[in-house]
Amino acid sequence: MNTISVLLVDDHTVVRSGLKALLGTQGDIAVVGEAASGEEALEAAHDHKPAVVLMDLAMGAGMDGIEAIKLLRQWNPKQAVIVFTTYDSDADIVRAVDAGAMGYLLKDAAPEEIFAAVRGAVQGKSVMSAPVASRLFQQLRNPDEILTPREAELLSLLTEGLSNRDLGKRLFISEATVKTHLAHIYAKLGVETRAAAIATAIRREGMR
Amino acid sequence: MNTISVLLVDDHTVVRSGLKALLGTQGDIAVVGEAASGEEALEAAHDHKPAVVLMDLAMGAGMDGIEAIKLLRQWNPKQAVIVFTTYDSDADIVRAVDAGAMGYLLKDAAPEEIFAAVRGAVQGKSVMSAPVASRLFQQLRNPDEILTPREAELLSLLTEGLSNRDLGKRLFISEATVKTHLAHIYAKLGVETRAAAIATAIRREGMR
DNA sequence: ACCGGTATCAGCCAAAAGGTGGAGAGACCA
DNA sequence: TGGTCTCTCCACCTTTTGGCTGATACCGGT
Repeated sequence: MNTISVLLVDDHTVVRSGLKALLGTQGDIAVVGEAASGEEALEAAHDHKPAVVLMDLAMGAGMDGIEAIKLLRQWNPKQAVIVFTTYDSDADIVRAVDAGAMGYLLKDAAPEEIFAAVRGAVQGKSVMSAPVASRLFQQLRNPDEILTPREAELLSLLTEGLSNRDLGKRLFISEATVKTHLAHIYAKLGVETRAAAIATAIRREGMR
Repeated sequence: MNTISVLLVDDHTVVRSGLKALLGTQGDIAVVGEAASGEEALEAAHDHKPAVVLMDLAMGAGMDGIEAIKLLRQWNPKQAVIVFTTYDSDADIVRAVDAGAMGYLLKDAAPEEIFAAVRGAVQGKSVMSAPVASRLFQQLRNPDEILTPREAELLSLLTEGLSNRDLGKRLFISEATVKTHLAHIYAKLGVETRAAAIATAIRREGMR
């Protein structure tokens, strides 16, 4: 059996070290590189040609994980990428899958889960943590609750505490349009006020 | 030189594994136990009598880290505890220090920082990551910005998206009083709208 | 006994937000 | 071509929020 080469991308030294230790116990998996940022990840992928990239989404400054995934797959469309992150926000999951992620693991995943995901990824199988999968299914079941791109954009700005007027200025639309979008967002999120919408957005959609 | 015994408490297997690997490279530090929850931590501390406990604050279900620190120090007032967490929310920092934490590290800390914190802790020195320290200083410099207990209570409910009327009902006070408290909260947080207050509360104060 | 901080309440007014209903333009797909 | 989705905009009205000023009451420390 061929050994599977893996590149670790995470800005936390501790996490990289932990993954390396865990993956090192498996004879068929070898960590061939580490990166602490999206930029480093691209470079390392180019140098080491890993079979699988294990990537965190939130990485301090600079390029975020999603962007890195897109660029990785642009440069090598067959590159297998597994997201390995702390959060299971709806928005992140969708964006990661869109960007071409093969799997989506949470950091509290059991080691066996991680091994399985890595092995599956090289065979084109996608593996995701249970909470992640259930969120995806929930979205498929309730397509009415999916925000349109424009609505998502507005919601994101909303979480910064802007007024309707400011939202309009920022998006180059009238206040009337802002109110229309907001009404739709409230309905989809199942809330009645902007306050609740912000709370829901930050907590559930992971818009921080 | 005596070796320093350390107990790791974190619900993420990967993080425990990473800490173990990093600490293992230091001759004077030995990991004597691991725990994935507050409950396990108390048991393990009782069994192994570690010199230092490295503890995450957010631990899925059950007892949280703060509670665990309090109990640990109740049972052994000299127990050195270092918080090792992802976030640097003001509220968490204050609560952890109150509970008796000797240090406060963020998960993106460099390995050397972690080693120094462990060694310092056994000598009664407290070590904290730079962002954490700066937040503490900021609070000391601006005591005017500290919320009163009542205000904090109200802010916490605010993040659930309640209206002024509902806040009044929930706290058994008039709407007028709610408005007074809110005005004070806005001033202290440096915001002008409830939307911004909620965003600030959830992001900065860690009220999730 | 006085003072500062906290918590409670009131009234007034302007601004912001929310609810309702309607409508036109462009994209995309069957 | 017709239907659906999305984005845009408008008017009218009610409710909510925020800014301001001022007031009473309790507690704790000096």
